[in-house]
Amino acid sequence: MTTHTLYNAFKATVETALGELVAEGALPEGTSFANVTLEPPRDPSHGDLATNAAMVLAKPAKTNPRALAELITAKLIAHPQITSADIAGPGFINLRLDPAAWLAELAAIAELADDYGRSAMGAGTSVNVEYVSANPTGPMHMGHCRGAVVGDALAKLLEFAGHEVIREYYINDAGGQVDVLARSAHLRYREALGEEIGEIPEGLYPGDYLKPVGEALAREFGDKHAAEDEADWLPIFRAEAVARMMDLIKADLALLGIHHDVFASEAALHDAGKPDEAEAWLRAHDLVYDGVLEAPKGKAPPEDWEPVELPLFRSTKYGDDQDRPIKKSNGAWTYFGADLAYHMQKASKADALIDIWGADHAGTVKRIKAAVAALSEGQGKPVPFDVKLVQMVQLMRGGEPVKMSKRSGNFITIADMIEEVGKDVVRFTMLTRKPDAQMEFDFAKVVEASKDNPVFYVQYAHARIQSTLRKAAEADIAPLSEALEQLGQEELALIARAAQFPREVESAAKAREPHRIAFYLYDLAAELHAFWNLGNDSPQKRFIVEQDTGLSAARLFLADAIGQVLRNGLGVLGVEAVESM
RNA sequence: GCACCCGUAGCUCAGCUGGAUAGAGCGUCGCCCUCCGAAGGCGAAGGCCACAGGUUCGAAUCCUGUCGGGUGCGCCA
Repeated sequence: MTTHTLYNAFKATVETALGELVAEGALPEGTSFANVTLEPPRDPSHGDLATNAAMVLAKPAKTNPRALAELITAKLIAHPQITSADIAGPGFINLRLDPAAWLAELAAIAELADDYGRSAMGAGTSVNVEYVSANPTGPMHMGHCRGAVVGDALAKLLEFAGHEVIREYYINDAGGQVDVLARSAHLRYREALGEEIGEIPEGLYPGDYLKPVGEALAREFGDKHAAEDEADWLPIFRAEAVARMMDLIKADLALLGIHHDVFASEAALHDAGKPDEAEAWLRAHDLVYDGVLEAPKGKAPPEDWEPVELPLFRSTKYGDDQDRPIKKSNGAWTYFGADLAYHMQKASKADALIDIWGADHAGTVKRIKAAVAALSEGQGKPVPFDVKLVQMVQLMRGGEPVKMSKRSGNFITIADMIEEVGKDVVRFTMLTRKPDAQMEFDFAKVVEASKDNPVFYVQYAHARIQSTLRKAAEADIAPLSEALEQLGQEELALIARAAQFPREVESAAKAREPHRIAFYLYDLAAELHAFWNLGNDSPQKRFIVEQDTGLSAARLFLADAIGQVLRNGLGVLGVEAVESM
């Protein structure tokens, strides 16, 4: 499959013209066209497409931009679908296209349907996207939500752009917090057996979600483990509790429409001896050594600081502030030590890695990037690795912050939120801000049915189209591509916006920024609403025009195509396109 | 003390990885239906893109510094 985009087609035309200039000696042999762009100009009065070719290449051509532009336009104007090529400003070349080019794009949307916008850009490369990876100690809460949605939309986007995508979840089932979980579950287990447990002690998880776990364990084991020593029941309760927490989390994720391909267990990684392998390799390459860390320099320097010799990874060699321990003084692996081995594994199975993390982990980005760089480069297969940080979400209700109590274990869960506002609203809203900026999520605003609410605005555009198509079907008018040349300037503007979709997909995928698709859809919806409103003043501009089934059929064909693009875009975001509001 | 992120209209935010006169929603002001397409649309006002330098044909975007806001900073996870 080749990537279809009108922009790529005309970009190729420009490059062909430039190639001819190279052959003729106007440009030096081997000139790179990498910085040449072809874009819709910001101001539509400048034309349909604009290229910076003359400005970028003037220097290698040893001439001035406008003179080079003359040469390029002379070539471009020969193209049958380019009606004018004007030189403007510092050397931009503005192109106007024959309406037939836009109408052909419209037909392409109809023909490609669900595949319109799909790209071959990523063909042949696999990307591992690790997201959510919430600790298996309770249900998902708001802190996880944004990363989950952004990661999932990114996975969908990369797939749409042609990559093979592996969706991965790293289960932190080996650390101390899992012991806490197991003890908390054991307490609830005794409670379920009829024991009076009183208040949950400090240091254990107080949440009610552990009650059903205790009950289930009571049914499974009877009182077998009630009076045992902790050492005997702890391993059993760890495994049982983690498994049940993962069921909870998977159920929450399913509510968001999220399904991972791989659930990687940290405990399994240890059992397989992967951290030892990584350490051996790193020591052999002098990237791990035994050393002593300096005392931390925080505002409140710890009093119990004691210098200890630990195995340290040379992350300073890759720009980190400090070398980082991979093992604790008691010989156990640090989180980082295991994580390093984990990323090494992932890197061996994909061409690129992306992690989605909460911004509170920003401080550990350098060390893990250092580790991946060291391991993958050292082993002869450098793997591009991105860590995308997702900022906190402040929950609001009618302008007031929503209060949450950690002590009682009562917090807003993802399940609560979805029940209140719906999956689509949650997903879309989380994508209407670039991820590295903090955002507010106001329960009152996101369900508002007005243009102040982008979710509604985009859904409404699609619903309008669908209702029009239903109405046309009742009147026995079908969308047809036969008389598209009747479409005028306003319709062509709408098509031009729709035609940007494949471009938008490619640039968003390249930048790993799914939110761009959300903003694009908003723009497309605005264009649709504007066109729709022309019909208020003059019935001749409506999609269905009385007494003119030919024009109606053509306009309906357009409407259908716009609806298709909205659906495809919403699909990338994992948001449903509704039929009516 | 150090590191990372951020600073764009009164408010909430975009800005296509360096392009032309910096955009949208809300709010303000003025218009468009006596519901057959107003859950919408059109227009106006509103900006030293925090500040100062630098890089080049060209900077909100890249580099350096300053100021201001947020986050994080032990062998935790």
